[in-house]
Amino acid sequence: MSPNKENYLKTIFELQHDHQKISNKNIADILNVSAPSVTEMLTALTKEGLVFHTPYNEISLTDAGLVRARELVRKHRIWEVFLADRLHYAMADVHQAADILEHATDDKLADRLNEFLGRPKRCPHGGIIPGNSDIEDDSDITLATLVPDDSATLQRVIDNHEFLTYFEDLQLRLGDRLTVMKKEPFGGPFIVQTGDRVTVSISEAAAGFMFMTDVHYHHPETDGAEKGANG
Amino acid sequence: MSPNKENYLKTIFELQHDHQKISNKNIADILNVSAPSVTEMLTALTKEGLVFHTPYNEISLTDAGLVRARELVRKHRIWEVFLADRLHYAMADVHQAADILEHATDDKLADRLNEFLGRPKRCPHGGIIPGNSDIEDDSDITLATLVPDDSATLQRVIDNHEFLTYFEDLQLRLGDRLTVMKKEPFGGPFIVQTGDRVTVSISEAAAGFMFMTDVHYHHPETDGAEKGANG
DNA sequence: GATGTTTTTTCGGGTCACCTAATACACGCG
DNA sequence: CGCGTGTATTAGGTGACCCGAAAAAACATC
Repeated sequence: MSPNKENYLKTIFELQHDHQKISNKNIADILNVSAPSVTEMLTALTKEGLVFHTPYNEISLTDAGLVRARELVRKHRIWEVFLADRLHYAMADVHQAADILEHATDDKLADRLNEFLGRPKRCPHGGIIPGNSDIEDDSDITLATLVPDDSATLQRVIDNHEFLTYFEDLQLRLGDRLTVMKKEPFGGPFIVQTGDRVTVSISEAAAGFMFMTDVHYHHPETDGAEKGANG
Repeated sequence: MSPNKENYLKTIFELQHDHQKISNKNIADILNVSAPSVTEMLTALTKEGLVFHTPYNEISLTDAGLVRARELVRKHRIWEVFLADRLHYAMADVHQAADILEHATDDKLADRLNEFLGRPKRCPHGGIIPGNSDIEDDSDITLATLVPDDSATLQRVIDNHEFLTYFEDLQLRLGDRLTVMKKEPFGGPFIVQTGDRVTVSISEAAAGFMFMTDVHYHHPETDGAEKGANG
């Protein structure tokens, strides 16, 4: 399997995982290739039984394609741990390097590296490492969906260079317990407070890239003081 | 620069380094490609100013090509140290993995990895790591050139899977002080003794792959039993 | 120095992954 | 419902890297 084809599989996998529309255009944009290139490759991958593609309609991974994509994500995230923990890469920089290394990694190397790192359960962005964790999937509740007085734990952020550069300035850590203090109107920022009472302002766009777990929703009927929440 | 072209440069570099004939055929054999492919690539590399090639005649690296090749060898050997020291790869197996990783390694990654490993001076086969060592070049005196009563230190071995598999069985270590006890006739094996008096039999072919330093030549005319030296 | 062998190059052709331009289709909107 | 806008596919073509067959040059050997 060529690095090229692997990237198509991984892209489809990640679009699926992030609940985004799996379209020719999305794939083309992410991989920086033209739409015809995508069509052509999808045809090839369909012929190999890795992708299911009906013209003008569905694009999805077959079971075999899913297995391959998961292996790639595993290798990618193991490398990310190495780069961040051992080589002290900035969180925003690990993705790019791992994207190249993952294709130069056979199963033996991935396993040895995994052992060397102590079988980490999550990558530096909080995503699970397939094979190392008993849980199957990441949370898909973003900070952007919370309202004032809700609290939740920051588990994972999107692996995107521009966002991560901004995120590093926020001085938040994965695992921080966050409470939403206020939400400014008209797409204004979220004001959140961390466990140690630090107040941080987060843009709505950024909040949509931050995935939360252990969400504790505020229930207005049990408490008259403040408003609004849901399940 | 594509991984492919890099491999041509590295191959020419290594042939030169090992004092072997730099011919179309040798390159083709090492890279497992056909002779026409080599000619074609040499033409392309010549156009890029990395290689000097005159038809039916000379093949050599330009200064620019030499710089590129040395960088590649540096990355290759840094990875070899990581694989052997940290991931416990067998000596015979590091080469193949490093051959792929080196092309997925930019300068930043190479530098960080180098720091992480403590700026090692030599790779697991004893070759110097360009940039980390003040000495420029490896010894090019092989065990095969020695005669009985000569002694020398095993510094480096050829990075070849088949040889290394054999070499690992010999139980020798880089840095061992070896004394040639006997050389069987008709290309027969060398009988050598290590510092701790272990006797080992080494085929002539294998001896040609073992590079020695601090050679202490036996001089029969100055002393009947055993003596002599050389720089 | 003619002759056979090996090495190198030229030639034509193949594959992979990409492109642009043009065509086909889907989908929302008046 | 038809029509424009955007999206997807087909058609045709490019560059990188590879091949086998055949011609050309170099080399060995007598």
